[in-house]
Amino acid sequence: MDRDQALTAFSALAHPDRLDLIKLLVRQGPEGLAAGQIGAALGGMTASRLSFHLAALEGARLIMSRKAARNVIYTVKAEAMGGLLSFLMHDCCDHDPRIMACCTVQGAAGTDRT
Amino acid sequence: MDRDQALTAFSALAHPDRLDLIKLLVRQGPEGLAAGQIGAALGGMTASRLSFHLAALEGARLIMSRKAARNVIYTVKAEAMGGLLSFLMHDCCDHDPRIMACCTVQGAAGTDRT
DNA sequence: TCTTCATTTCAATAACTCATGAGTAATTGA
DNA sequence: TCAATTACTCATGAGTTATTGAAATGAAGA
Repeated sequence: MDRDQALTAFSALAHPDRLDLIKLLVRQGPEGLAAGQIGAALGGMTASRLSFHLAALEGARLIMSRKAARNVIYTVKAEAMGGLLSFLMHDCCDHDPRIMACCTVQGAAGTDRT
Repeated sequence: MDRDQALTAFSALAHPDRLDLIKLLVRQGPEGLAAGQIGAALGGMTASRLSFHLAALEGARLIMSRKAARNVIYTVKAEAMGGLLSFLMHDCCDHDPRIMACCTVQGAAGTDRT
């Protein structure tokens, strides 16, 4: 993930609806979810608004879509989300141990309280 | 870090100048850097523009400032950056292994090619 | 006190983002 | 082919963010 992509991704994530979209789609995994179901899951936002935000996320390459019959199924791009995390940790935060300490991922100990 | 704070942080990072600012300040560590030096390091952007972007980052609580003589010293808040990473990994990406695989931090191997 | 330097605030303008509603396109089943 | 369903695109207007130069603030030293 390069700088411009990361900027677009940050911009895409900086909206409550889109953050909810990502969270929802991450939980759906590779199966994904149809636009209509997404709209229903998010409390019935208008179709155009949903479409607008999905387009923003797809433009940022954080999600992708495929057609299935008359539905459009959206899935999160795991490697893009991972790439963004990677950019933030390596490119941006320069592996700074003071920063990395806050987000111990691996088998590590107990500071994992969010 | 809660959702609103994360949203503000994403928004703050979604600008090239501010991303450069964060990168610069991370590399400075706890010592920080005076506003004037920051401006010089970033190729002489106008003072008001710099001040605007620093204020955005400070408003997002990603950096903080202290006065020293006639200078204002800015430092990155390591726990805020860590909190953002943590939010992204845990809250937002739900520890999804497909995502976490992309950002192996520790001694790990080579998929780190963006 | 007066001057100088570092930084912020202000006002004006330009550019962008978001929500909404209307309209379009593709698919399905009768 | 027709009507219904699903989802997308477009145009508009309101609101927000970004940029600039000039003016204001506040500390330090002569």
